Amino acid sequence: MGYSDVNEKLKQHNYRLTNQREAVLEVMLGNRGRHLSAEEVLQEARSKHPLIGIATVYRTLDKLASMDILTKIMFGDKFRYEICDKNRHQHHHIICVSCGAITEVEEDLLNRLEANLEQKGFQIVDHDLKFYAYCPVCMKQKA
Amino acid sequence: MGYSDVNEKLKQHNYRLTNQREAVLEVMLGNRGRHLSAEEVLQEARSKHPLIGIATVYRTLDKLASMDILTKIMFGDKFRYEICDKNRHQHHHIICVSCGAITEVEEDLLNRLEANLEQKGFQIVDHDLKFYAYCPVCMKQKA
DNA sequence: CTAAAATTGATAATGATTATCATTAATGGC
DNA sequence: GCCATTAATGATAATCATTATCAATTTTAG
Repeated sequence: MGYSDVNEKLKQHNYRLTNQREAVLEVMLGNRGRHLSAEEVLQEARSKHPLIGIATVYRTLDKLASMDILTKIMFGDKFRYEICDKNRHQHHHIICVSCGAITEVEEDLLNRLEANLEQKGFQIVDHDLKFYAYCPVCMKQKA
Repeated sequence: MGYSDVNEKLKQHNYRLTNQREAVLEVMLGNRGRHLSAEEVLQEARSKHPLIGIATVYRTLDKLASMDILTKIMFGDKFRYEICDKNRHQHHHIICVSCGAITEVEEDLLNRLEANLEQKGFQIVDHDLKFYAYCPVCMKQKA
């Protein structure tokens, strides 16, 4: 999802691009591949727009997620957001149970399973796969 | 996980089986295959032990989960618990986006993927797979 | 039976998210 | 540009699930 794709989506939804929203969007675009919480977005957005409030951050993140510019995922106890990349394979997450680092898994073996479920009468809308593991770094420290 | 398996586990952890804990356990054993929230457990447990408090329910559920008698899973915005069935395949969940019904998927295609990740240096501890879908019942209503 | 330890329940605290609402900013028609 | 309407914002209160606290009660071991 590049800058131009984002702009197109914003127009499609005739979305008013205020300074606050732009600040949030820049934070997200500048953190491609990372998974940010609303609080983290707030902190960084304040460097561009010092008076932005947490409510606006939540509203903006949710709105961007509803137009498929961001992905909103629950990690443990809070939601985290990242730029949505439809070109890339659907990806899953490995959460290190020791240090909390989040790694992504590109492989997607779920298509076959989903086809199976659709034959049983479900219409799959989305899926969410998380692995809990010791990451390679923490594995070394254990040894 | 039958009654005797549970009792054995309780002994292994020399777990004091108070009336309150027994009430919670009975609720869970009587709802095999369902996914109950702490609040739901409280309501039903009160029919056996009217004065039990919500804090005790949380404590008991977490303790039972820590000794692998229950499974604790985040659904949407709250935790739900169910009797853990190690004999059965690890199973995943389909959450209907329309009516909220939870169906289970027995198939487990994840072993291969996990083996792959372990070769990359991860040590997988657990995983969590959820599908969001329209269930067969809601599909009919849509048509 | 008694002292130490564990359990309980009421309730306060926490923390993320959402709702409220008055104020401010942007838009469209003129 | 100038209003009137509508949308967006920020401060803050409300919500809700979960966790922590702590005094009172119960259980256990000796």
